[in-house]
Amino acid sequence: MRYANIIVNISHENVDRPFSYKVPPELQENCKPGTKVKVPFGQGSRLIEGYILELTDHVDYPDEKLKFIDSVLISQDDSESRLIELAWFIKEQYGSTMIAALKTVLPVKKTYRRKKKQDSAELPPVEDIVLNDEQQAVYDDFMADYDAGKPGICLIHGITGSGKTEVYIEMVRHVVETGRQAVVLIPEISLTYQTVGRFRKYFGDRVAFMNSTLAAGARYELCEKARNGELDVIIGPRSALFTPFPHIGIIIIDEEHESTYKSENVPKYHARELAIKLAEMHGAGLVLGSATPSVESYYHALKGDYKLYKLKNRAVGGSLPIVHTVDLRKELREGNRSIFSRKLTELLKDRLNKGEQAMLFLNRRGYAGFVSCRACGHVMKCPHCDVSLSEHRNVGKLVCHYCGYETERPHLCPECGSKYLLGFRAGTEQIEQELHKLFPGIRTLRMDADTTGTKDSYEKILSAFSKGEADVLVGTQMIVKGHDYSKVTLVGVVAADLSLASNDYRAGERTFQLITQAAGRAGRGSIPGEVVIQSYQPDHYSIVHASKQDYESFYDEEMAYREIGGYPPLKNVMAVLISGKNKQNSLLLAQSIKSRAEALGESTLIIGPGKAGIGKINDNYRFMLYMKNDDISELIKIKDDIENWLDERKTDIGVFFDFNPMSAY
DNA sequence: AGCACGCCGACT
DNA sequence: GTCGGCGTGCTC
Repeated sequence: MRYANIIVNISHENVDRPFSYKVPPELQENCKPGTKVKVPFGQGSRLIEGYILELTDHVDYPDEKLKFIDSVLISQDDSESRLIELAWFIKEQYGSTMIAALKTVLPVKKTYRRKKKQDSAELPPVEDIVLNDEQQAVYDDFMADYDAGKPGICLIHGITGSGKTEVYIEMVRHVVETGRQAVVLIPEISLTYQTVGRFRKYFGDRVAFMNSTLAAGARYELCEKARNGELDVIIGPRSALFTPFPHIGIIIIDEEHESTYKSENVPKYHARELAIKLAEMHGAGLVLGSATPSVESYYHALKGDYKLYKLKNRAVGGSLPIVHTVDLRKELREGNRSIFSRKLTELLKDRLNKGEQAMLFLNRRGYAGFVSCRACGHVMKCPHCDVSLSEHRNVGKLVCHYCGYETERPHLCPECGSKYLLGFRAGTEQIEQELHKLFPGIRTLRMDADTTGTKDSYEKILSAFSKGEADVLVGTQMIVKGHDYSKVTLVGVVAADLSLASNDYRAGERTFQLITQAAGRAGRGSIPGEVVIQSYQPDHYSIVHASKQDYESFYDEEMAYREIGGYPPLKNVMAVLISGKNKQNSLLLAQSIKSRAEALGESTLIIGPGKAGIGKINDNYRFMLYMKNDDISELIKIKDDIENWLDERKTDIGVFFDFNPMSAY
């Protein structure tokens, strides 16, 4: 008799373990690891869904109590057993239940097969890619390891326009020639069709693009093709990692620093971490690429865990932009109270006269109503956490969303005594209005969350701009990605410190990335570009180093900060969100959780409870705890203990966990 | 999570 | 006397 160990589709700790079932002889053919089945469960033997983890010949359980598998829902091939191993890793690394991990990893339900639409990807013999010396050196070194049968992990730190995509394509081409498959991850933004198009040119219908909007049926079809060897390359967002390829040879993560690689839903896995595991399982190489690598990846590269390659020159020609940093405090002192500095105004005027284009960029992300001095640039910060305090206007207080520290909002700057201690307020709309006031007749386009509501509005705005239908594009961080605009010769970062003052530890890193990427938009054509960075803290290391495009110096200072604060990659952080209708009870529960965690060991540093950045959502009050430890398994242990304890108490207050969060709560 | 078994209050 | 409350415990 064959037996199957099955995880049932019930997301609860008590049943998050394998249950053994007998495999009926007639279903034996179809039962493999990863197979979705229906099994009788519980006293009433009600039929529920589950996944087969493994098959065995023997079980340690009284035979008469064993039930038979009822039916097979989706039968799988052997490649799924590797995905099950990946699911175990997710369960352990992110503390999720096995069933939740399986659901993220295994393909969706089967639907009706649509008529095969022949892909019109003809191959118009394409010209060979000629790598320059820098690119070739990267390729040679990495592929030598691959050919020697010991593929490794590398980080390609290549400036904007250094031609990382060409290197990827050549690497993938080689891997495909050896009969293995490639997974190419791109951040989840629609702007990446360019990359897809380029891969299409070389791999024709042997490459598929996975999209988050892809219907379940189409997604299943892709999985089938991958399994059957009809595909060599998959390009897609983080979930493309779960394509059931028989033998992956290389995984590429482009723009590896992007926060979209971390899942917002449970299990909150990071694609980079899963890719490392998956590459190890397949004996595949892993390539991380970015112009502004994440601090985590660079740390591992310097430690020698990854090989570090640098691409320092623009492959496509065009020179690096000239960067001007403007001190907005000085502007104010000299009587300019507009949101545009004199330098930016002057350059905008110049571009309008010449008929060239400009982009104005407002990095609002992570913005949390901070208070800063317009005269000296001083930002009101928490004395305990070194993050900026958020202004709560209605009560006239400044609050730390990490530890709960509160203080009266001062009226004068504690540093210089100026009365210009103000909460920062600026929107893309105001910038647009200001432009029209300053330059009557100017043609502007605006791109932010408001104007990109509909599906293709994103592409529409960008293509309108690239066709020259506007002089200036005003937008939030979404404008800094992708497209090359040869006519853009001026980029203005309106308030560089905006993202700096967000209340989480990644603020410095994010600011550096955004400014560097924005600056990279200028002057990619034949005309050299200029960049104006406006800031109230032009001496902040993120801004100083971004303006010089100096990643290494930024990294050194950022790591010093991470070391003092005890943040990743040096320590692991577990964010605990406690959210409930009753404010007092929620806070009390947060405090109990803290004392429980404290009792579990002294190696964990616990901060909070403090009010969350967004203190109330849907009438639910939100409090945060942050727990830090060198060892992530200690944090998972605390999480498991708290979950069991909460289960006994049957509270209706929600408690949510996030490891090494990418943004503030 | 669901569902059954189990031991105490107010009902035809 | 019994119908039903939901506390406790198990599910291959």
